[in-house]
Order: sequence, then C-alpha cells, then structure tokens
Amino acid sequence: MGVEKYPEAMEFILHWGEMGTHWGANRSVAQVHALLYLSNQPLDAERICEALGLARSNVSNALKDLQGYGVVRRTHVPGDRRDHFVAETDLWDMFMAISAERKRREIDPIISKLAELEQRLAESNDLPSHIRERIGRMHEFIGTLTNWYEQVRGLKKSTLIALMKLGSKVARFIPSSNKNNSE
Amino acid sequence: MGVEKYPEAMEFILHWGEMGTHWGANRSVAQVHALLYLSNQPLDAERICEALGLARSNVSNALKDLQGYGVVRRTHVPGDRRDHFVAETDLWDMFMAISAERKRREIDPIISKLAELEQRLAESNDLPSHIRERIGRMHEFIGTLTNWYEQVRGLKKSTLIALMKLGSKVARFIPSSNKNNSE
DNA sequence: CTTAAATTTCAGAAAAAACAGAAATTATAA
DNA sequence: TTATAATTTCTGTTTTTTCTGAAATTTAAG
Repeated sequence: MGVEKYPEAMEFILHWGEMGTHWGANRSVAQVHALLYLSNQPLDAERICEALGLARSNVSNALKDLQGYGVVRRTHVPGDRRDHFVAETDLWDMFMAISAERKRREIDPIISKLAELEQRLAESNDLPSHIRERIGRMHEFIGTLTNWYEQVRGLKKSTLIALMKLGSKVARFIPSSNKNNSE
Repeated sequence: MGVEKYPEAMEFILHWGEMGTHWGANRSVAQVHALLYLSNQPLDAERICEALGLARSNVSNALKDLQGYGVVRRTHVPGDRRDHFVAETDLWDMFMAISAERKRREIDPIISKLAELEQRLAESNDLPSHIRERIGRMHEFIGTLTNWYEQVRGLKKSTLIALMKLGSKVARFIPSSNKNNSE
C-alpha cells in the first residue's frame, strides 16, 4: 500500500536524500521529505522509521526541521492517537517556503552584519578606501537582490508562472536592450 | 599594507567564512574568498596562510575550489616566481559564476535522475498513478525553473539589472494580472 | 488521577568533513 | 642538468555533524 514498496519510489527518495546533503539539509531530513512528498496518505513517525530504516528520534528531529521550513505539517487521523504528517505537494509553494526560510536564516544575518560593519567603517578614517568600497558594494548588491526577491515573491502564483514562461522575452520591456544577448 | 591589518576587514572575512559553511563551501574556502575579494592586490598562497592562520595545503585546496567556481583566478606578478591570486570583484559576475556552477553540480544530476526514473515509471504498469504523477511534476517543475534560469542568464548584465530594479512592476506586462497581490 | 502510549530531549557513538603537516611532485632558475 | 623554490597530493588527526538508544516528558484515554 505504501510508497516504500516501490523500488523506483525508493530510488527517488534515496537520491533526493543524497542531493539534500549538498543543499543544507542532512540525508535523513531530505529522505523523510521525499517519502512524504510521494505519499498519498498522512504517515506517522513510526511508519517513516520503518520505511527508511532510521531511528525514531532522528525522524522526530527531521520532522521538526521540515515543519520549520514550512514544507511538512502535522495532521490528525481520526481514531488514531498518533501524529501524522503530510508534505506540501504544490511545488511552487514548497519552493517559496524553502527559499523564504533560507533567506531568513542565511541572508538576513549577512545583511545585518554588513550594515553594522559599514556603519563602523564610516567612522574609522584610517582605512583604505577600497575596503570600505567593496564592503559597501557587497551590502548594496545583496540588498538589491533581496529587495527584488521580496517584491517578486509577493506576486500571484499565476503571474510568476506566466513570467517564468516568458523567459528571456521579458527583456523586451526594458527600453534600451532590444538586442538581448549575453555580455 | 594588506587587508589583514584592519579589524573590520577581518571581521567581514570571519563572518563570511561562517556563513559559507551554510552555503556549501567550507570555512577556509569562504575565508580565502573574502580575503581576496577585499584585497587590492594579488596575493600569493603563503600570504593567505599567514593572514588567515591556515595550513598551506588547506589554502591550496581552497584556491583550487574557488577557481573551479570561477570566482578566483591565478595571475602573474612580474619578478615573482610564486603564483598569485585575485578574486572577481564584479559581484554580478561572481553571482552568475557561482550559480552556474552550482546548477551544474547540484541541479543537473537531479534532472538526469528524474528523467531516467520517469522513463522507467512509464514502463512499469503496476505503480500507483500518484507516484508517477508526483515524480513527473517534480521533473517538470525543476525543468521549468532551470529553463527560465538559462534564458535569463543569457541576457545582458545591464538588462538584468534593469529588470531587477523593476521589481514587481514587471507584472504589469503580464496580461491577466493587473492587480498584483500575493496568492 | 492513573496509566499507557506517543513524542521529544539528551548523551554518547558513529560517520563525515575539514584541516594540518609531511612527502612527493612540478616548475623555475642557475 | 642540477638545485631549489613552489605547489600539490596524501595520510592521519581533529573537529563537526549526524544519528542512535535510552531516559524524560508530554499527551490523551480510561
């Protein structure tokens, strides 16, 4: 009945787990995520342990992680005392949730630090100008990028999809760049 | 004379190194990168060792890594036998180089695996349709995303910057979404 | 309230990654 | 060609992360 019976499904889960290690999640977290993503029905923790051969505590932490990223949620199965879990299956929502959370954890602290440093640099005057300048440029660059992200993220899903489908054709709307080639 | 003399510069380097660990690079790699980014002049490996307190071999590997990502290059200083290194200082180019290489290493293999699985799934007929469907949707989603990336990446830098500055205003060009709010 | 099931926390073991120092290789100059 | 400087590769150590099993806590049913 469950996903774990199908070799191709397990292959997907294993590969997903492997890739997860390159993406800031550990193997267990990514595997649990993949399993829930493929699963039709809510799964309880014990079931996940068996399917993946992981310790109960490990699965517990993985589920907490995934809930922290907003890609898995607890759900209640009537007549069953145990917690059950389901994954977000809309890939666009999943992508947005993960990117928002990663921004919060990994980009925002950088911005704060850069802002703080820039402040201090403005005061100390025995500092080579190129250092001040490069830290400033980094700050500005990341600011521009995240500002763009925050704006675009506010658009309707359908608009975003339409924009993506446009691809490089969006460049048509930029005045001075009708011949759009790299560099 | 060098960057390592300035406490604020070192603070940037240390913080950058720390953040690097969350982004797929190890601390040494990120620190070497930050040091070179702030440096005005090409630095030789020995100098980097001293500035950061790292072993020679560690620095050697970090430099190899950074060159692999295309954000650092070797350069020759006349009258000096040693290799010297400089970082890309255009942040846009740096960003593009890193994202292209990460896509190659971390996204492309997923796409291959998904394509292969989808092929096999099409053949086996005793498989719940929702599994086939979800793997298919994942494949399509990542495909759409990377297709968009490849197209946009081909645009002129100035066009890209102009597009970014437009922010959510790009949505104006999408027919059916004049009221552009989230969800 | 008591009991039992379910879950989380914690401490230590296992695995993986990062790093240092030495040895080996490569490249340059005399 | 030989000697030496520079760099890389390799091996073992240290550090960090992941994961397990047991203990503690929480939750809910009776």
